[in-house]
Amino acid sequence: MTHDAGPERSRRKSGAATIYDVAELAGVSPSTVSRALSKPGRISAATEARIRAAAEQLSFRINPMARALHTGRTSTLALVVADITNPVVFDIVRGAEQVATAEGYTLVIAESQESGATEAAAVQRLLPSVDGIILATSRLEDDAIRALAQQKPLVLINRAVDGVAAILPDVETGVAGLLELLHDLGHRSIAYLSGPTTSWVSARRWEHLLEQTERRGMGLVEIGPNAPTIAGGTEAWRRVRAAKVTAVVAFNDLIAIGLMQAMAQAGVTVPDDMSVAGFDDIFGSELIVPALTTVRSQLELAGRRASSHLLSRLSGEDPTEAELLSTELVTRGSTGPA
Amino acid sequence: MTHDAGPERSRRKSGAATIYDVAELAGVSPSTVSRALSKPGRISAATEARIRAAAEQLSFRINPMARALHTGRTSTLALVVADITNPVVFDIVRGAEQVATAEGYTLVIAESQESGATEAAAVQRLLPSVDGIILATSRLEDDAIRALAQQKPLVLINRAVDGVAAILPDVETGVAGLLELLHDLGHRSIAYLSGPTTSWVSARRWEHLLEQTERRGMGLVEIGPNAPTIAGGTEAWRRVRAAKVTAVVAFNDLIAIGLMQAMAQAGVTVPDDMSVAGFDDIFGSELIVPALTTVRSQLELAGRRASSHLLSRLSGEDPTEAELLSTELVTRGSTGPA
DNA sequence: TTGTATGCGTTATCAC
DNA sequence: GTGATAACGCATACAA
Repeated sequence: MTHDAGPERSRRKSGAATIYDVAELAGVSPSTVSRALSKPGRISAATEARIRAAAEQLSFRINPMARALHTGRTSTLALVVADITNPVVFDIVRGAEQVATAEGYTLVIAESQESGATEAAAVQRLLPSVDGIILATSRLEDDAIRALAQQKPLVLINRAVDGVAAILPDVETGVAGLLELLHDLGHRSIAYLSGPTTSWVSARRWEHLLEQTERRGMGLVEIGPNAPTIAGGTEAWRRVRAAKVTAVVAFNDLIAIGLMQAMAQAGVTVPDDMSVAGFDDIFGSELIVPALTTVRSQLELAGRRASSHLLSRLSGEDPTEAELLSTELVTRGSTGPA
Repeated sequence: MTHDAGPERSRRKSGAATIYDVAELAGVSPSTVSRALSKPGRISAATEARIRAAAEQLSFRINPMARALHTGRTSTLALVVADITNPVVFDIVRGAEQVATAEGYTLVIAESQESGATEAAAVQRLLPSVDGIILATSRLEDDAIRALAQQKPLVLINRAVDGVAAILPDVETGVAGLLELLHDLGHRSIAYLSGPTTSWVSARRWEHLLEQTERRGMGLVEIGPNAPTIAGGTEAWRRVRAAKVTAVVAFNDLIAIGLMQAMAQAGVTVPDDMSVAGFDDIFGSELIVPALTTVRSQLELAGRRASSHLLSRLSGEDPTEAELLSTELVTRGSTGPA
């Protein structure tokens, strides 16, 4: 009778198997199944084996939502980026995704399209369903970020906010190396093509540029803000030409490439007529002619570290709040004697 | 008393507000709150307003896990790609993300690293927590894909499997245009640098290449398989040189670029000594010198269509199973007279 | 070691 | 139109 009447709680519809199904097949209670699957070892080896076999047979997959509802943990990390098609973020995404996946976490991704409002909306939408948040090149205000950081573990990439964990590039040494190069090449008058006003990194680069040029007795002008895109660089050309400088440092490689395209169009030769350098060393920077001198950041590593940071906090550790990633000057053909 | 004793079920800990909190504040029952928030209109305007005000005041956010547990719908889409850093997938990701977000869905992303096993694992992990799946350039076997498609709404990008929905590039016209160009330039002997053996698109391109060259009386050899990367192209150079052809068509732009780098290294001039063409028109293809002739695919559109397809199926519609996206020949400097 | 009972926050079914 | 109540699948406190 009892084994013929069928399961009291068999799976109806086409739904997936639950721990109840597994429990029945293994001849144990659901809670035992739960234990066997979540904390192995705290159960007799024999029954655990039976349960695993049953789970396998029913191709049981734990329901993440049900688990999350109870535990409050979703095993999901959110990554919010300004612009998915910006080569800079590819590597960040990859690094973050790899570490997350390796640790059994899922990465959800959202794009703010360089807009603080869009970013805020995305974060609000994701907030309830993730365990932690990575904000890459955030366009949010400091206060907004601090408020978020109080609700969930949060880590910034390329942005520093007091009291909030961050993975940052070592801007200073990168800028120093670049300026030493330009100085040695005889450049005494430089233009900086800045990024968006909301870009923390752009502001830092500017500050260090200012400091270094001062120390070396070089002239420096800021031209911007510019959209951090190829178009942004192209559009800046007229102002660059008017500035009468011998070298241009762009906020990023995209802007540098756009500028070089406009210069080529105008018959200006790089680096003979003017030197150009960028930041990031994106895919494409060594493809362009002349190849672009740039300060390479460790983007994939930044993504990895961001995920790692969150994961260690989620497991109760207390990782260092700020992490500085070294940068490296990559000298190529776009810089030459003044 | 009753309004002083405090809520029977106030939110403990730091947890977010629930519909119970809102219900209490608005003086209604939880089920009324649920109705007011999920299906507006089916409730008296006055109480709905009160509820909305209360929800606002408590900054109530619905708990997606709790909802999902009951409804079985997660409002999440999964996108699995072979290689996140491949420029081809950037646009796919962006398109898919934008449509998903616009419709209130979240996009989770996973990388298979060109491995069928990794891809299978990723899909299995994501399966229980998403409403639909996008497989971009899948490395899975046909049967595995069909099996998945039976469990959840699934759509393929750049891959065709009988009975499974797919967004595909119109390979034929792209290849035809490219071969017409090469033929007109006098090329009669062509090499195809194929992609991975598991690439459906590579196989299709080869087939159409074969058909078209036959029709035009041109010679064609296949060199491959090659990794769909710059390194893959570079490594293929020796075999290309040995093949004594006047033009090379690469499976994708990455391979074409790698090949051109190796050729430059070897002192071979493009297009004078040999013409080169690719597929995809990725970022970087117009940066390289000479700029790459290529067949452009509408990648972002493919991503958009994939999300749209899934969303319409999820809302009960029955969209067309296969969608063909037109391709466009972009003629640049890497192709010239034989 | 294993089973029982309960709750996580929401939606849906059924009354009123 | 609105309010009880059960149920979604899992994890845990407690009991055995």
